Amino acid sequence: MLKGADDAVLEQEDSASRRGEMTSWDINDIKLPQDVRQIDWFQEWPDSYVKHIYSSEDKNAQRHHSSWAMRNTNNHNSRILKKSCLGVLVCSNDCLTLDGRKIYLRPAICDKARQKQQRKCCPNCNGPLQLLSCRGHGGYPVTNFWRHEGKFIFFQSKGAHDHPRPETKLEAEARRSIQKAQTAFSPSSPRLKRIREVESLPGATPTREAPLLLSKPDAYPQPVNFGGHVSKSSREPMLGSCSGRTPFPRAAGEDEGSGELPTWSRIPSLGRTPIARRPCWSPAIPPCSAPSPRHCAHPSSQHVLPVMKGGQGPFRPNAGPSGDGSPPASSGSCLHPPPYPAPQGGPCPMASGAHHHRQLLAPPRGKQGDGGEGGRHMGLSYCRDDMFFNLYPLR
DNA sequence: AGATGCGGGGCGA
DNA sequence: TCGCCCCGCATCT
Repeated sequence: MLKGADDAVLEQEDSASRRGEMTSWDINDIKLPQDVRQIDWFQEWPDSYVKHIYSSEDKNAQRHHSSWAMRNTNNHNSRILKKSCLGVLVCSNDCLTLDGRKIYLRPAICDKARQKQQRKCCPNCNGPLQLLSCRGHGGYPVTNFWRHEGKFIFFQSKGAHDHPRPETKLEAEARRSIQKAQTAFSPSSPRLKRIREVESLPGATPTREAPLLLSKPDAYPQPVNFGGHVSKSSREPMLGSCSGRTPFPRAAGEDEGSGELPTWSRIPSLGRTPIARRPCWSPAIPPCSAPSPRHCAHPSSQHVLPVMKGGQGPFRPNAGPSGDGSPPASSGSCLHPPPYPAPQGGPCPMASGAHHHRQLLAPPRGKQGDGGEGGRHMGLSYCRDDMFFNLYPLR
């Protein structure tokens, strides 16, 4: 009969009404839609004024995850969790790695950890790091709201990020673990001293530097000019006492007075600038021990990202620059081969921003990854061990 | 150690 | 009053 066609029409209308249903609510509404029939896949990079309804089973939604560095903000409403964006940590030298990447580090969420982090130096050029504050919501940081209602988790984002994307949480964690490994082999480390002694012997070769986990600005769609220069005027005060060496002269201050500023640095200064209220950290900062810029990461051998689940990860490919994606038609049970050659020495995908759009679920910690999200995965430790031995080959 | 969540409280519009 | 922020604390990984 015509039932099929009718159904199709009805389905379309239904879908349209669902769309309306999906966007007609506000996170502050007393009552949120309860007859939601279509839930969204978790969005890793929510941007602009978007709303999503996730399943309460969604682990990432449960944890209020975001690949933006979002910190908890007290809105004095225990029913609605509010988070605001911390921006991105950039190199004040605007340096580029050998493979043309910019430094977009993920600000630590913890205040103290962030202070510590800002006292450190650019892992690429040893220059000072600067926090690019997010001011994408009327001069204030972009805010994300989470609200659990019954079987759903409602998400709403307010504001459009006016800065590049930082590393993902996983990349930042991986980088930290690498830095820890480096610390273990720091100049003061007895083991490294011994290695150095051996290296100082005729014929010895220097050890390799640890990899950098950097974002590649053009690896995924960025807001206009996000891959461009960083406006000093939009930055936090420079922190730390880094050498500020600029192994890449082009990047060292060329942006001053040159041409167009990136859109995210052209935010008109408001009467009230949140940045001004933030503290200035002590200038008395110990010299850093960042690696030499001459040993930048190599894209094919040293960018390492912990492997997450295969094609079943809850982070779906983003459809556009805003990070919005459409719910897929199926759960995608197949494992997609990586779109890049496997890195040397192991199955770990690289941490390059080039693969942000394929970001998958974090490795299960504790109970995470059980149940509906179950699937094969390789533990972070596997990758870390693997890369550790790649970085520090035992001789 | 760091991420995360909660709550108290200050400040400015 | 509202929105934003800082801070301390507790819990978890």
